[in-house]
Amino acid sequence: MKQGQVTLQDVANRAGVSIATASRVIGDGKVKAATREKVEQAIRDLGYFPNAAARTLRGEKSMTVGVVFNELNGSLATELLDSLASRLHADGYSLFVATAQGSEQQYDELVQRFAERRVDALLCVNAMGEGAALTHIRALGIPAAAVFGRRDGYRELPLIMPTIQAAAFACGERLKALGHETIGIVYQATSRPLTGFRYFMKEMGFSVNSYDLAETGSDAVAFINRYMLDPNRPTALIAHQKLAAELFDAADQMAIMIPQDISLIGIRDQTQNQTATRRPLSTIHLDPATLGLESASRLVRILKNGEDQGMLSETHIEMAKWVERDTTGSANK
Amino acid sequence: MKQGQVTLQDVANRAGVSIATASRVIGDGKVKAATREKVEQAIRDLGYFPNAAARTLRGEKSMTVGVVFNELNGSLATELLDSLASRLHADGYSLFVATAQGSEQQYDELVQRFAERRVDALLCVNAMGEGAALTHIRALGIPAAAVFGRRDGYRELPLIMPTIQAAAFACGERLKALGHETIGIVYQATSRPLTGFRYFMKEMGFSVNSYDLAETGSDAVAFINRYMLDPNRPTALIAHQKLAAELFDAADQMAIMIPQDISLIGIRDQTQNQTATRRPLSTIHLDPATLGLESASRLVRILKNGEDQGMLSETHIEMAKWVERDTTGSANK
DNA sequence: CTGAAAGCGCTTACAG
DNA sequence: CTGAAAGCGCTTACAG
Repeated sequence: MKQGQVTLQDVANRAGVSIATASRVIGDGKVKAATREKVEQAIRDLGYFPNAAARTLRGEKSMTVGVVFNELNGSLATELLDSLASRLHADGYSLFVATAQGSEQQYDELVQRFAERRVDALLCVNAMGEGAALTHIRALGIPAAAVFGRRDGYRELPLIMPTIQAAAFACGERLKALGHETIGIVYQATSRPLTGFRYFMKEMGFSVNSYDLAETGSDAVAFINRYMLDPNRPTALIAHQKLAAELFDAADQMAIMIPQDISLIGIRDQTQNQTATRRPLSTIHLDPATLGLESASRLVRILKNGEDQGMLSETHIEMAKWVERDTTGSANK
Repeated sequence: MKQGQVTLQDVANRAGVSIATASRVIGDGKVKAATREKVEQAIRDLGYFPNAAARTLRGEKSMTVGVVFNELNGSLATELLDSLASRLHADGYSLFVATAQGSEQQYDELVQRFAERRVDALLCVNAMGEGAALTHIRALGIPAAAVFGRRDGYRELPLIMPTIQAAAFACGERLKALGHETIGIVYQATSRPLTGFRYFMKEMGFSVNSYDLAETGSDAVAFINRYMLDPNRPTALIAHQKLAAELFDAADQMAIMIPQDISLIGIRDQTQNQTATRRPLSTIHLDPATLGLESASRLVRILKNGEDQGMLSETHIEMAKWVERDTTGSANK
């Protein structure tokens, strides 16, 4: 049936050596130069290439890392994936990628599948579900971590979390220099309420107002209207990218000038080439590539050098940059 | 060393049956109900789960599909990947994903790697490089295809190509109804020159002008300037998303009204949640999800039902929709 | 319906 | 430096 398969046995036969010797040539290789030559010739003649399944079965590493996503589209997941893939490729690993598409049941299933495939390591992005298969992962001693977030049965996984501390600090310093004292955080219940950012800003001595648009059922225009009536309104507003763009447009329509009247800062949380505003937004620029590279590096260190899995413990990785552009200016009090 | 591993042998022992019987329980399963019960109990007790490598080695399918990308970021690749992954997952396949990041050498290497892993099928997105490993793919009888494009050594692969014929036709019909007779295609040498679109438009009886901005070294503003001076200028302009947005802005700055003065159409070729214009662009909306679903379905049919690999021959798959929004209107002659 | 046995392709002690 | 042999975990004819 599998006629196409050239095996190491075939190579050994043609080279007139034992299969053990042939194996050594393609492996670590304590072989006499002349022998090596013969074997390599045979490999070329026959077009031999190894069978990964056989190696894995022998108890070698599968040279495989599994990544389970919750959602792949629109989010920053792609950038994570890209950096993860290239970093791991550089060390000889291949990447299993799966997306649960928001379904907990699928998420669990995919983790199970990766356990069956004996991945050498497992990364669970925004993990959620029962996590029953984690028992298998643990039994196999497979290093595993959650990335971005984890819920339910996956809570026991160490979490690799992005932090924006440094960027928030840089942003705060700049706002201070511009005379801002009060900051408004605008969000919709669906998006994350930027608790990290709020915390850092408070630490820096700003007074911080929070506005949940979903709660009051208002859109950007309604919000800006109401906001402008408040004599004690913050002089700077911060929101996720998309909402920030809407706020910009709303202000524009009402002839409110940015940054003269309001300073506006976006948080880049979606893959997008350019912001949807006419003037480029000052931005806290989330860059998951850092996260991917760093996570991958840790995995590789554990996998290759047998370093302690403690490397994968609860971590925060800085992954944002403060990018000042055209929408921040002196506080208008 | 591999203490964590519970094998089928362990299960068989505990259930008091032979390993063959245990195998039948987790497989096709001609087993007496009582026996099955015992084995299943043992599986639960021991927390057994199968080892994919062993199955693959036995000559089973690896239940694995490889996808090699040239670039993952910013392009529509993610959407392709997402639909591919979910469709294949539904049929029990796992997905190997790799990105060559524009390097031909890496591309070749990745294909080789997937051959070693005995993927059941291979998809090469924008394939390029020597393609030496294709010999192995062929020797193994692995169905393979290029997607979007292929170059160099990969030219022999069947190509699954997106087409925008239906969308272009719908767009053309609408433009005709609005009284347009001449259309301008604007592009920069770096982007693809929209030859397909041009062809369809000519077929429909439009006269078509092409403008290569890179060639004349002009930006959007310069182009609009020059274009407005032409008495025989096209009444409608079409360009890739990003350039279309620039044209919109340029017109806006010069107080040229869209769509009153010019009709403008974008081609959505980048993942983006919203177009970067103040009024939503009428758009030829490229949707790679269709392509992913369709490609995956074909693969599955070949893989599961043993259908002829001819299914994977040179194909065009419609993957665009005409979405009329605010930037197309009556021809201003 | 069940079991004993062969074998998938490889690597690695163990001898020589 | 090289070879014979065991064994990784599984499935599938082949007998019973």
